[in-house]
Amino acid sequence: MEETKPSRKMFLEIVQELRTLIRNENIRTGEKLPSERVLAERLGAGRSTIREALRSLELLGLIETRRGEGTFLSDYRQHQLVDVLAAFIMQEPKSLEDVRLTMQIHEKDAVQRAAAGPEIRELPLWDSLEAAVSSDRPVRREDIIREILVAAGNRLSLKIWYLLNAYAKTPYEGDAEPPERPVIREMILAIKNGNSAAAADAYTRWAGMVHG
Amino acid sequence: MEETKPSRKMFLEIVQELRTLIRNENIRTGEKLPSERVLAERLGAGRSTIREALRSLELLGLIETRRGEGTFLSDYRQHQLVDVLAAFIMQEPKSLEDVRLTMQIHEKDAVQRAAAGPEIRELPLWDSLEAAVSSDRPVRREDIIREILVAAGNRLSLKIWYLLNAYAKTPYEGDAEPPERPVIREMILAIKNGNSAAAADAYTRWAGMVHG
DNA sequence: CTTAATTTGTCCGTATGTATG
DNA sequence: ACATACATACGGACAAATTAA
Repeated sequence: MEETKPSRKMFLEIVQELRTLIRNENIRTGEKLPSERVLAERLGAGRSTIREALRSLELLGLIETRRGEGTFLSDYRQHQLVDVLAAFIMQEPKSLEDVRLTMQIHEKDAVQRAAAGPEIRELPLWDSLEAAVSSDRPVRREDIIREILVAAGNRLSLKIWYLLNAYAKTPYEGDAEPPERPVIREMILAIKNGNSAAAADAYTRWAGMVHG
Repeated sequence: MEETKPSRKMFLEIVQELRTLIRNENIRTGEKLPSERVLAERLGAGRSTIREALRSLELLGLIETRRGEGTFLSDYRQHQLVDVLAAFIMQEPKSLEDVRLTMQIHEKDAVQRAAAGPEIRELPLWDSLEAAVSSDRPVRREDIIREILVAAGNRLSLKIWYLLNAYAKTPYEGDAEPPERPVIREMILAIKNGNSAAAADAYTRWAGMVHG
């Protein structure tokens, strides 16, 4: 009989142990993980099993492996999973609708939160955003929203939004069209004035313009 | 020279080829895929490489493997990817405050959404919830919130909330104390009346009572 | 009930391409 | 140029679980 795991699949255990290892060793994004052979010895598993776990995380875009160099903790924004998941899942309209709605939940909250606090709504960011949408230069919708989420300061919410955006990758592609610009400008002004309700209202109308 | 692409990683090619194989063979959810050895021969790769691709898809929840039986195409509608991704998101210097705030984002949206749609706010659920908080019996805060999230109908949002709630531990543990009950009742009544703003306001006050 | 065949689970050995010093 | 370290990929071997004869 073995010493520990009567429970699960080995490679899932490895995935879990890799997570705790990354946390304990305090490995940051871009830094290197131990080699496969070292991991095999430390975690008490064969190289094949280690590789299966590593490949799974690679497909998710959580790590990046470079031949001859090693395995590196990747930036979660690397949406390699999108192509794969899109092929398998994207036919499901219900799921996509949930993703879209959930993105809007976080976006709307960020808009409201930005207007609520003086330390956020007095940032110079809003002046530059207003200037951008008031100009004739093309402005990407995604950039505007991301800036607002960053300014709002909830990093967890920002990360969730990143993942959902990579997953859906249609809602806010492209530039803000001329008809949208007055609404966006209204939203920014409401934030600067600290009118949270008006900002949320303008955001809702904008979101309604982008996707029916 | 090879027939296709010597450039990309083999196991990613296998993932791609598995997708076309599933489509061509018209394999439905729950049905069985060819065995690993058969796949290795048909796709011209070693069994280890086939397994790496299969495990990746398994971690994504796209397939399910049962020892001694085989590999089966699973129901991909479950957002299992959120579990894995969330586990890795959380590894960072996570401020518990962000977790708490992000939970409230989803909760508040569910409350507003419930009040917005007639098909939701007319559910018998609200009557039973109102009766529960009006009685003297203990009512768990967590149960109330979960019911509202379920009623709101965004399954992805619910899933994210589950994860955050499990991670934050103790945000809404325990029963709704007597001082909270009038506010909760006010929130429920606002939902039933379709007053989205009042419902959101009552929720905010309730959340402020629970954690300072 | 026993036996055999099939399939996944796991590990090992080997060869090769690639990057670093 | 050479040696080292690492990922890449293949194939073999055996264990464990399931199914069917």
